[in-house]
Amino acid sequence: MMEKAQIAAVLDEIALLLELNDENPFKIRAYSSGARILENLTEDLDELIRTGRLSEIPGMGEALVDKITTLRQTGTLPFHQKLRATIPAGLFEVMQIQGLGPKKVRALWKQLGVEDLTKLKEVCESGAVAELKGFGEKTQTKILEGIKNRVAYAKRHRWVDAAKIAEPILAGLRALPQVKHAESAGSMRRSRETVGDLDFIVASSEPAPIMAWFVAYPGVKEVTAHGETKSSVRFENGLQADLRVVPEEQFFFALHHFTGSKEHNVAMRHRALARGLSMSEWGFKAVDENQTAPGAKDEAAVFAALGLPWIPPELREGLGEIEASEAQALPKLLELSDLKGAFHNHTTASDGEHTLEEMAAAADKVGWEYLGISDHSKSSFQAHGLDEGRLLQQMEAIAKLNASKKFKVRILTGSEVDILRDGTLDYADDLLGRLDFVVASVHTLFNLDSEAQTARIIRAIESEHVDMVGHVTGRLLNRREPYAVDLTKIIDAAAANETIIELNSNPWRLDMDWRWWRRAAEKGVLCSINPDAHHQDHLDFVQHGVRMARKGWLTKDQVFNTRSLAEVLRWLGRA
DNA sequence: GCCGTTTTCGGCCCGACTGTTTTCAGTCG
Repeated sequence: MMEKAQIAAVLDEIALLLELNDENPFKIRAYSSGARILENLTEDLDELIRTGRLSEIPGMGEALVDKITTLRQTGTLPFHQKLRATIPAGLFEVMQIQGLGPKKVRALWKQLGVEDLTKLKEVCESGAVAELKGFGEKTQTKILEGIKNRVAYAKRHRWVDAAKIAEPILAGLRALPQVKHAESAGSMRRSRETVGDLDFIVASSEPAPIMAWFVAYPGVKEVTAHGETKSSVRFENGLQADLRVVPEEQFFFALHHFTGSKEHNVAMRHRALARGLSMSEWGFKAVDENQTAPGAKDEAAVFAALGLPWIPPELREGLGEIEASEAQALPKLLELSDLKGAFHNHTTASDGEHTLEEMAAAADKVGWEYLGISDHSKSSFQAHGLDEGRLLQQMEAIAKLNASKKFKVRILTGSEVDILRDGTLDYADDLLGRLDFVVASVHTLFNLDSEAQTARIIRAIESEHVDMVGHVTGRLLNRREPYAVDLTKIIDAAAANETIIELNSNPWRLDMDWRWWRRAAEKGVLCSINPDAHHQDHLDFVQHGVRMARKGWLTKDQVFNTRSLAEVLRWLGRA
């Protein structure tokens, strides 16, 4: 028995092995695309296999369904094992080096006996690589650089970290006199939780000075490409940035193209061809040379030419957005201005950096109607969790503060109560019942197996006093994997018990992952965009939660904290 | 390997840049 993510990893590995064997590129693509489909699948895999519906998914043919079924049921695949035996395992790492693809790696392997990074370094240093046909001095030097920096180069960066670098560059580009339009594209524009590299698209008839400005930008550590219309640079932290300058009339095609995703673009091109148009970053070209092809004066026109309403970048992941657009069924996505308050915030009573009053002042500044305070419970002693006495004191302090009318915002009493090992809660029911709201979270025993972890969280969800479940998988981007938990079952339990699932907006967490929200919302589960603030400034984190909710196709109605104070109190049973 | 109101075979998205070449292959997105 193998999990979806592991099966996807095997398919990706098969694709890589096939590449090294110089196989048909389209066969390779079929395996990679199969891996992407699996990763984005939120339905129950066993169910899909049992009912035969797996093969109905476009891109899932007979061979893939067979192999996925075998992997799911036996945990291993003879085809994969056989393929693996033909290729040294060390070549996987060699393939990761910038500038090395299957052809070059194969040449290094067959002609110089390179089977891992150690040997690769050796043959580069000896000068043997430069002697190979198709290689030279520069390639050899670049490979050595690539080996040295491979960890930094391969890393994906949190969206916030990438945005910090991207924003001043974008502002700088827009300030150049030659620049007509400038936008950031790629996964940054699609609001992915992590960003691989930055893509800037600029409209101008005079690219040379823009290119010169870009490659000389402060903080650029290395210029990896410097052409007439395309340049690439790398920053100290390993983040790469690409700049493309195009004529104004092609700008919105280029912007669309480099926003991606790859899967979205493939589907768009497919659709274009069905309408007699070939589509690229340069625009449309009529397949029939006697026909003229439409241009685009904005991005909406690119979609309109294919009979589609504009699709927000966050949705362009090839997960049905084109079909929804065609059916005029795109969601009206949540916006930051829809939020009327927020739950799950900490104060100095536990591990927050600001007092109750300071947090209230910060909420007034944002203009919220309510702010839910939920400090840690007593088991989280590392975070100064509150015992029953201190919690009662805090409730009193909040009542006084609300009565004083010192702040416009209404403070709600709450707790981020620990879910204990067996799924019971860290406070007794009568105390929980006196709070305005309760967030239940796991802070211990991350290594339980999926069954135990899931059962533990579901027991908390079933408690009549728990209003929401906090950071449901515990992941920290680039730092800690999510704990093993069956989100399908969690979502079903949340739906059955009318428990809200939090979208924790701390930029390290962004948990629950955006890929699950459509399913959750379809089942009727409400989302709460929670800042999990430990500092006044952290109330701003909700912007990241909103970005993720948009990626999850959520509308205003599906998000709890878009409701007014009166509605929220009624839902919580406090009015 | 996938797919088909043009096809069950023969297509499958397209272009820039680099480094190695003397006209283009490989890589990347």
